[in-house]
Amino acid sequence: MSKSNNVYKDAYNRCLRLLEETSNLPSEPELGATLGVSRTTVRGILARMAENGLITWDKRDKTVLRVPKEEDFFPEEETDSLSQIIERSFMRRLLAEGAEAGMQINELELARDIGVGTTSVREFLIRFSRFGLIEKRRNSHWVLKGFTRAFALELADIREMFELRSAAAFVALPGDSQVWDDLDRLETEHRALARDIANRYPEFSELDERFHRLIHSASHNRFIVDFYDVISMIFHYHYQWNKAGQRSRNETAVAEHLAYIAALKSRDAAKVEDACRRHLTSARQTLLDSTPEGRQAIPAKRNKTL
Amino acid sequence: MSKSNNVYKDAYNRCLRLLEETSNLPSEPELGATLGVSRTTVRGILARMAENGLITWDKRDKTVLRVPKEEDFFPEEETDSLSQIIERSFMRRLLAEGAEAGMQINELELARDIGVGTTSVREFLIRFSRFGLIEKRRNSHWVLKGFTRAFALELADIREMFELRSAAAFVALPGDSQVWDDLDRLETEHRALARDIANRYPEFSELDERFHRLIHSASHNRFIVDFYDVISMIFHYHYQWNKAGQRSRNETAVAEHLAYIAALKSRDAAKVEDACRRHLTSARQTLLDSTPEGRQAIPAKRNKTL
DNA sequence: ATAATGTCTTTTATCGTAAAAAAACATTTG
DNA sequence: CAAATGTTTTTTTACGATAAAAGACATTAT
Repeated sequence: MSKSNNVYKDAYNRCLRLLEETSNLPSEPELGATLGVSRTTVRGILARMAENGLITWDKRDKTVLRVPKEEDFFPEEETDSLSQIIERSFMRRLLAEGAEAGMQINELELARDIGVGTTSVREFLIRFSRFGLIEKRRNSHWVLKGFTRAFALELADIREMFELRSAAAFVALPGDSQVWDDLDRLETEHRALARDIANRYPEFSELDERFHRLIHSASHNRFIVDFYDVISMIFHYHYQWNKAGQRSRNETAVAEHLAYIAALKSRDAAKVEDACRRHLTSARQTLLDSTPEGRQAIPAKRNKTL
Repeated sequence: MSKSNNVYKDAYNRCLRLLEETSNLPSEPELGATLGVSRTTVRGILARMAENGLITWDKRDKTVLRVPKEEDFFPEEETDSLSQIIERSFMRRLLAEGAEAGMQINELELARDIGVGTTSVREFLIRFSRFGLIEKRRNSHWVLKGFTRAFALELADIREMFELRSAAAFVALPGDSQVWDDLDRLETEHRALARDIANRYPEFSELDERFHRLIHSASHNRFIVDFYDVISMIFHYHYQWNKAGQRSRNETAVAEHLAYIAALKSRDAAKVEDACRRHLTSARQTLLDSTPEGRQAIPAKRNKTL
């Protein structure tokens, strides 16, 4: 079972959706571009679609015969990449009770538990190590440093440093820059979400990420941009498994974002700094609340540094 | 040729040095602790030493018979770990002429050229990717982003942000903290080096790293501390393969460090910031000079931000 | 003659496996 | 009986092999 064909299956599912919208599929290279896969995979998809009576396929002609049914799709769990599977499984352990700092991580055991080869687990751990939650002992095991209060504070500090700098760079961008349009669009989305927050609050997470990534992109610094991956990862799993108070948290955050956006549009550096700091302070508290040691006030000093 | 025994060979060589100083080797666990290897490896070493007539070994008794000769040592190149070999080889290509941004990196080709398995190369590239010089295309090749002027500037910006913050945290540490002793010791070493700079300037590189790591440690932030790995990596290879003007560069840097140390000891935040900025500005210029597009003045704005 | 399709080659992703090294357990010694 | 040695088991490190996926080359159709 050398390698799963999840790329093919996932692309196949996404391609099924395209059938609902057209009566003729485009050329192989074009399809490949839209689906983000190679022509080899595209041809595999087309072959199966023809076989299952979804299309007729003869050279350039790819005519849609029928709309896909539920049973035409591959099951969702077969479309995940191996690294996603490992990541989810690992994060579940990490954020579960009993994941104490100092614990050892055993590659072989992890691999056996998840049912994958050790190589994939190793590669995942190496990639994951840049998040600062685990550490390698040379020629030996990994050590879990834990999702602790200290981690949350260190993360929040860097985030604040980076985002304040990015926000300052943002307002310095010329008026005809693309970012202002992007910001307008995000503002509209925020307002729409705010109007129906009671039902749509779970959508905030994704909007939040897009908003902050836009701001960070203004820094034009790869280390700042890349650092958002750490934040994103932590928040992603955090939101997924810790739903307590989620609605009110998101409601507050949307309001803070709108104030932040208004400040950015005013291009007043002082206002921006204030709005940014305000939002990041409450984000920091949210994160702290979710740590095992959490629910303590923020030491006043921390916010004043920089 | 599943796995090389470089850990054993390296530890063996280091253990030979111990023979020069004592007539009796300590217990197996103690030896393991000093050499940083497991008892399994220690016993392997002892067995070979006994076999080669360097010691007699009977249970607790490990008597030294003779001082090691040149030919007792394993050749140096056999003591390098695979990842070191790959790293060196990769960095040579990276910093050589013709390593243009946008180039593709081929795992298989790299592995064949270096003469190692693909897994090791993959793992190296994943680890290396956090330095921001390469990027992965999903299910496909890596892309070289290049050691460009942009890279150097982005690196220097973050370094400045982090070091200014660390230096500020440093002077806020209580007077009885260990760091002041460490700083005193570093100062002494700097003075000694300065006195004989003409001969000893190549030793600066290592001192430089220890000094900056001490300052960064005061931040108590793992992301700041870890970021120094990026700087360290770049400077390490940079110094190794770009010796032009090295002596004068190091001479300047030593002087800047001494001023910086004096500022830290004064505990005057303004003086510290000034000395720190001054040093980092010249370090930035050194780095810029070494990029292919280098040798241009620093844009004035850059230093004023933050 | 450009862009698509058809075919073949190369590279990546992943596993099983084996040696090196670490770690755990059992036994002896001071 | 605590710490060292002797022995066995487990884990890490690394390779070669193989299916999936990408990419390159050859051919055909508009």
